[in-house]
Amino acid sequence: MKRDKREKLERAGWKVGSMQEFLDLTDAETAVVEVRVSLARELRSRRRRQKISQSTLAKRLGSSQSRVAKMEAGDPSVSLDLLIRSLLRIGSTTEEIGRTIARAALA
Amino acid sequence: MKRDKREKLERAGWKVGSMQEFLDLTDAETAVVEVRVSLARELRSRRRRQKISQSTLAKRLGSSQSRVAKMEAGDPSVSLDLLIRSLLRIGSTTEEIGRTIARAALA
DNA sequence: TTGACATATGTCAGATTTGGCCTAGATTGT
DNA sequence: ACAATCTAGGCCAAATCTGACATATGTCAA
Repeated sequence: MKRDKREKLERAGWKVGSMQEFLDLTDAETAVVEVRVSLARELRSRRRRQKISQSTLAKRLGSSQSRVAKMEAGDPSVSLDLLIRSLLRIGSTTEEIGRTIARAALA
Repeated sequence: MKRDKREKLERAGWKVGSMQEFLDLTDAETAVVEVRVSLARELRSRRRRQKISQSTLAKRLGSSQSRVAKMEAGDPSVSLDLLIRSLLRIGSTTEEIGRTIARAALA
C-alpha cells in the first residue's frame, strides 16, 4: 500500500476522494522523499566524518554494503525507518534527527 | 532484521561486537520506541483536534481503524515510516514532525 | 436495557522491505 | 598501468509490515 496508491485511485474512478485529497497524498509523498534524502545525506556525512567505508558501516549496522549505498542514495527501496534506526545506531540523537527532518523541505 | 537481533548476537556467542556495540544497539532501540510514542501522541492529538474518529481517519489514510488504533498506541507492529507518512497526509509539516522527534527523548 | 458508535486487540494473507550476493564501474595508492 | 579498495545497482529469498477482518470492551444517549 503506497507505490500503487495513485493507480488504485485512478482505477476507482476518483470516487475515493476529492482533488484535495489527491493533492495531500501527492504532497505527502513528496515530503517523504525530501525527508529520505535529508536523512540519507546526514548518514553519508556522518559516515565520512568517521572515515569508514560503507562496508564497515554495514557490518556495524548488521546490514550490507549495498544497502548502505542505497540508504545514502535515498533509494526508494529504503524506508525512513531504516534510515532513522541506522542513524540512531551510529550515535545520532533524536534531537539531531529531528532537526534534520525539520530542515528537509528547505534542502 | 530487528526483533531477533539480540538473539542473533547471543547465538553468535558475542563475537559479533563489543559490549559497546550492544549498548549502542540497545540505546537505539530505546530511542526508536521513544520516537514512535512521540509520533503516536502527535497523531492522536491531531486527530482529536479535527474531531474525527479512528475509522474516519483510517479511510482518509487508506487504512483501517485497527491500524490507526495501533498507531496511536505506539504498537511495535507500526513502523516510524507509517507514522510519518500518516502525519504528513493529514497535514503535518516536516518541521512539525522534526520538532516532535527532536523532543522524543524528553517525553 | 438496548442500540449505535468508538476504541482496543488478535490474527493473517498479501505487500513491502531488507540483508546478502554478485557484478560493474569508479577511485585510490604504488 | 595495475592491484586494491570503494561504491552503485540488480536480484531474490527471507523477514517484516500493513490492511482488513473479527471480536471484545467501553461510552453514551434514548
